[in-house]
Amino acid sequence: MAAERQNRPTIRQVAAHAGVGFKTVARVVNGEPNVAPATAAKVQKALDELGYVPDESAGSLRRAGGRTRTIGLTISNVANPLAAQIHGGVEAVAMAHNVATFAASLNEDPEAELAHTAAFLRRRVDGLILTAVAASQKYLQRAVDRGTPIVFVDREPVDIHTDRVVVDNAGATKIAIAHLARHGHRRIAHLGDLESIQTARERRRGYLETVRELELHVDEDLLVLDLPDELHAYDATRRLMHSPNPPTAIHSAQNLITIGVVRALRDMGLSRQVALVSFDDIPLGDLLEPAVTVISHDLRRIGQVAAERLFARINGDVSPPRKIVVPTQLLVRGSGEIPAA
Amino acid sequence: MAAERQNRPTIRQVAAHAGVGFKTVARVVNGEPNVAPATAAKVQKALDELGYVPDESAGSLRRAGGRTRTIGLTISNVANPLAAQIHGGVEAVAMAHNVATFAASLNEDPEAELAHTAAFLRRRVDGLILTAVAASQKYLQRAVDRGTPIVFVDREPVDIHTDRVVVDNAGATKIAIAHLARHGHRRIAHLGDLESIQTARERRRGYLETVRELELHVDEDLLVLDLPDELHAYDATRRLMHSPNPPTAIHSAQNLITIGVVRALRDMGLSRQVALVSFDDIPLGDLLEPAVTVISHDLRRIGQVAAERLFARINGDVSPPRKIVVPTQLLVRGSGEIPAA
DNA sequence: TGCTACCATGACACCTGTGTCATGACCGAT
DNA sequence: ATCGGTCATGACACAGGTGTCATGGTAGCA
Repeated sequence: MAAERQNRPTIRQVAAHAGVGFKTVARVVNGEPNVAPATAAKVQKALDELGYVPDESAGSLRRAGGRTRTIGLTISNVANPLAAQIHGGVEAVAMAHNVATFAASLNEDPEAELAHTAAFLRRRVDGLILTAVAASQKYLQRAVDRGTPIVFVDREPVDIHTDRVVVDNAGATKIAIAHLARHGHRRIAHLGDLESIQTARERRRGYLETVRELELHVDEDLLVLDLPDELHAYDATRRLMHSPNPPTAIHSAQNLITIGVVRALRDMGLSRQVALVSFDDIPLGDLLEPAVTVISHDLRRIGQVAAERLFARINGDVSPPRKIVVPTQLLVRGSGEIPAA
Repeated sequence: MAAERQNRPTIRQVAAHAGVGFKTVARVVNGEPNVAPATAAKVQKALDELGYVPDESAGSLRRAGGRTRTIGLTISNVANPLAAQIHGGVEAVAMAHNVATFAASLNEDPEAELAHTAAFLRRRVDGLILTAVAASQKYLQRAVDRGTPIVFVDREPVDIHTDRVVVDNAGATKIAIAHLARHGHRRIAHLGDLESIQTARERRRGYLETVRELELHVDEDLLVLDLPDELHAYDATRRLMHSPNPPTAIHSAQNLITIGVVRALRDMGLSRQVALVSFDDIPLGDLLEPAVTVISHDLRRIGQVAAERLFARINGDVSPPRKIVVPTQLLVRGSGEIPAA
């Protein structure tokens, strides 16, 4: 007795079952006016009996404006805690608008960016929230011209002028370095993320400008860039501290780098000697010993604000593209207040 | 000079531009055979000039099997690091199959489960990967009968018989408790998650059975259930340790609960006196002092396995529903090896 | 040269809804 | 009784693709 794969009923089958025209069924399903109560009841009964489930995509084919009630989201990685917070913020707003969210991870791969945005566009999403990974986002201009709004999050896009929600990376780095300098540090190292990432370049710029402004020790060895992951950060830290003229403080410019630095300092027994300020908060950063002083930013809020901007555009806002800067915060916890030897 | 919102060209417009029938364009777009090279070149030129982007949903309307190349995923919360790992695993497999993923958070809300699955079904997803939150999943039987495969992750569903990917919660808890007993503990507390969650009940069962089997101290006060979040776990731990007869070891049965326990023990200066084993790994758990001994499970793998199962079903696998148990691992790090006073 | 097979191509029905419009019933007003 | 207006309903084109089939041209082969 193989479970017969009963097919999903169409609106016409429901209509036949209820003995009405299919347009009347559509009226009941969508709550449109001008249906006699008796007819509505009859239709409702047929609806329940057959278990009708309308087909959204077939509907949006003809619907005015062609809204699909979906949006696309690309972030560095859905499993990355920081990126996941952006996702959470976007999702909350999308859910409130009764819109479903496609999520995709990029893993810093420019080709993934192209592939995923193309896939979203083929699905006729109502809008996109993107993290720019490729060298240029010019290829999205056509989509924008055709009416698909785009909001960029976390990083500034290149060759395209749309809304974006970012933090002041250079400015916040300046605060971090100044904080270390205030505790007497003159030799401050900067461990940076991949230079292909716009925010990494901004943070580097903030570091270099502050070093110059405050007349701190300038030393090429103190500037370590292009660290792709935690492990490289770990190794770099060990090398740095073993060098003839090691820094007395470290600015680690991304969450995974910070974790590598923390592990290295710990393994070398230097956690309480070398000051550390992290750009990006890290999980349980306040429970480590010493607790890690960080530049924190509300990523959930970035997601929320971006989504709100996107829905404003979807609903017809044609004001000039806006750059929204979400504030950062220096969380003083201990590691950043270790004085210079 | 308002930027004229140029509309997306349809396949017929491309055909007219190339001077061929629209079916020929479809052939080129989909790489179907039987197109003369010269014609193909002509069509390709029109495609490029107009920037044609096919409409996936319109296509799947008529396509054999009606595949939409989308799947739906519900997890506790996209911003929860553990759930996000499941998401990552699912996404990787889906991407390999060239399928887009709708992700939605439930936040333990049964109504959200109903709402999101209904929305996914209206969008005609090819399959669902769900975390059961509602008291019964019977309402999904119809969808399964109609050919939408469903794989449950993390928790066993109720009133429905489908594939599921889980861990042996009771068994792993048994290992955790036995581990503590081996270090001399007889008064072991169990701090559990919401009782509405199936895995929480299983973990509680594992605790109680092991306490009985090993003839450990039985005390109602040692069993703290229904903790909804970190804060309640924190308070519960403080109360527990202030009670006249406090435990010498704690089993915290979920990641957020563990964090609350760690904070409480730390604030009370008991981190090095009271043994602790956590169900679920926590971020940086190995960097805390003492490092936290945990029952760890590979959540990314759960997501991967579930997605592979789902795609097997989508591709016609009609074997009986399977229950796949992903192994757990006791990671010995320090906190679980503190001996009984 | 005549016939068949296959290739290239287009015509057209179809998928499942939405949007528009025509139709007939009924109602109060004249 | 006649008329304009509103309401309930259904007929039907249409959205943008896919699937099927018919048609004409041509290459292979006797």
